[in-house]
Amino acid sequence: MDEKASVTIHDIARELKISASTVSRALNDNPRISQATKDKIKSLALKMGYQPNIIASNLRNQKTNTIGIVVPLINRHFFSSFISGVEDVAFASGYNVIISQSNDLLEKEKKIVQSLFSNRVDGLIASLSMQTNEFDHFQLFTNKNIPLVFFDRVVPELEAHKIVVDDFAVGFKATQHLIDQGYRRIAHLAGPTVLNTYHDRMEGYKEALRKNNLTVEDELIIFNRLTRMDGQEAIKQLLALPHPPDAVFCGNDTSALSMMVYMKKIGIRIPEDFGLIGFSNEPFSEVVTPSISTLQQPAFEMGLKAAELLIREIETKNKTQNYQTITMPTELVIRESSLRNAPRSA
Amino acid sequence: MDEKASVTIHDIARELKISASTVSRALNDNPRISQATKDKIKSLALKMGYQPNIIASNLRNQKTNTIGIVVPLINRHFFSSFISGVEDVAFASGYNVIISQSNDLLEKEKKIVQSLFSNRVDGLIASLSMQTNEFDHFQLFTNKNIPLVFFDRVVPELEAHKIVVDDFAVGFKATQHLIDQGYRRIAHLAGPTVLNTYHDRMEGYKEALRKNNLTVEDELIIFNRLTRMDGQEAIKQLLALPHPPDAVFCGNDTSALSMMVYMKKIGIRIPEDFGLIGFSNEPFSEVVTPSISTLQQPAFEMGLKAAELLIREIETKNKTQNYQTITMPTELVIRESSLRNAPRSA
DNA sequence: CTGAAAGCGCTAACAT
DNA sequence: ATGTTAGCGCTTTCAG
Repeated sequence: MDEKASVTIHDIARELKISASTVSRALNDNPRISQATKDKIKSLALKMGYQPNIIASNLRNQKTNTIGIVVPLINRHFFSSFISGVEDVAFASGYNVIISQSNDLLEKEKKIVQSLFSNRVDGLIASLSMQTNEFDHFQLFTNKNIPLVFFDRVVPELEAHKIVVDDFAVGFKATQHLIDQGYRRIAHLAGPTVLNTYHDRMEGYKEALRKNNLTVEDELIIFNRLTRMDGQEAIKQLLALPHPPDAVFCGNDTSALSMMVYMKKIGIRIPEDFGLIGFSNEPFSEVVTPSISTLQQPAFEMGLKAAELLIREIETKNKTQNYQTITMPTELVIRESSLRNAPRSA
Repeated sequence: MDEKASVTIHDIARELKISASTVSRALNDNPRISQATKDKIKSLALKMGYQPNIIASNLRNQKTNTIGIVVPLINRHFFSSFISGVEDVAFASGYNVIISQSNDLLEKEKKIVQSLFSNRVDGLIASLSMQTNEFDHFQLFTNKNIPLVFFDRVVPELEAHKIVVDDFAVGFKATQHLIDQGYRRIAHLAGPTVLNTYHDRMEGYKEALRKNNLTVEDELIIFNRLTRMDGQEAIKQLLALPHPPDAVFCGNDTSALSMMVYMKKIGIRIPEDFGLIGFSNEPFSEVVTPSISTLQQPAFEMGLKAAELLIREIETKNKTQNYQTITMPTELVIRESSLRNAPRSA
């Protein structure tokens, strides 16, 4: 039942009474090897069940053909779609992908980045954890000029490529929509504003209020981590206000959902009494009742772009030094939870 | 702006005028090195920004401290929870995890397994794609006695460890529940029955009917891939029958949801006119209206178990040769979509 | 077109 | 307690 060590190019070489370098070249389709010997070698390799040892190859080549991804949670539709986009491009270009999740924990993010570096990934694609407020761990990559692309949750001070959406415009658009629907006292549930995404969405929200001569009130802006629990706490807090809001723009769909569940329970009608809009178009937002209006980001396409950009960087190392920021379009998905009037002209 | 090659143990050794092996030993806390030199070496390593080259270490040690996971889709709550379970155990035991998704495609699954093998993972945890009807690609692992654990979607003919739930019992339980609720003509939407999960669920369904003196009718059992689209097609087909069913037990929540959406649209009331039960407790099933009854599998715990089993195998290589099958408990989650009567005594 | 030899960075006998 | 040496499996000059 036991087995001997793996078959290596040396085993093949010995069998064929040729040198290991010839075997290596043949298997890599080096043009300097005659078709005849290539055929001979390849068929023997097959017969002997040869499997290249990528580790050895990687060590020798100083290249792993692997790209690392760090996301907060693979469990979110936005992130898993993004990952699928990355994988498509990566596999088509001959790269493997190592996926890791930080669980929104800074310490875990650090360990992961460390580990991906030690494993010598050729490039890294990352979206920051909610806790991330320092960035030294990424210097491992920047110091050694290993390509690095951030997406979604990025910070301005990072000198790297970035794939984002225009969160300011999105925040504005969402808020304007609520205003158009006749809501007048609009609250906002924001995530940690160290992260540009949450910061910009909030600023867009404020700007929309101002443009419409509505006042921005601190008590209507709540900051937390946007979990289900956080959403419920936030809506309780808002409704307990002397002068409660009549709508909320939530930083994600999860918190919007939990607000909705709570309000249904206590008899607040959506959208008649209260307007609600989420963010990121999680699959559930379409199927709950009432369905939740939200903002759709092109997650898959962002993944494609991120991978393309990263791989181009990897393969033209040290050519460019100017960091690109690619802003992708978003779409306002209007559903029942915010639709009190007939839809306005687009 | 440019940088030189990485600092290696040789650089440290040269600086300190000692040998590379001493450096290596010190960094690995080998007891044969004096504390004084250890301190000296470690602090210099830190100062020089030394980062171990795991690739070289892996090559030398013939061990990567990495375990591979293949799942159909990381995007499903069941799988992502499972993965989190694996990660918890793996990280605690000093292993990295490489996650890959087959997208339910046999060809992609083969490539992934191949690639994980070439990357010399120390062990593999896998759940089969819906298309998987041959298993030769896993022989790479079995032939070389590399530990292998299957979970959820497994097949009997594979000689390997398995983490499963008792799908037969679960199918029975779900069907019995519908019968208890007074439904009498119960259909079943099944996935590919090459996979034990779907096969066993279906057999459990049949057995429950028989035990209750209900006849098993072929026209009430539909096979497909359980996508949203598949669910809709299936319910149309069932409702078009001369003698349509009054309830369905669906192989997953996704198809149950799409059935529900369709039936709501055409005015069939759930659960009054029609009973529905899904499988796997996706988060949305709780929040849709009516909420969907379903079966809950202990995904996270299954991940823990799988990782524990795999790592034990890795670390006691060739000790055991008898394959374990661990069956985990499931829970019937009764919600609105199947609850026509008052709940029976548990 | 093919071979010999060196080396990627690390570890582990086997020295001393 | 530390050094010497060899080698993990592969690729790639350099030679012919």
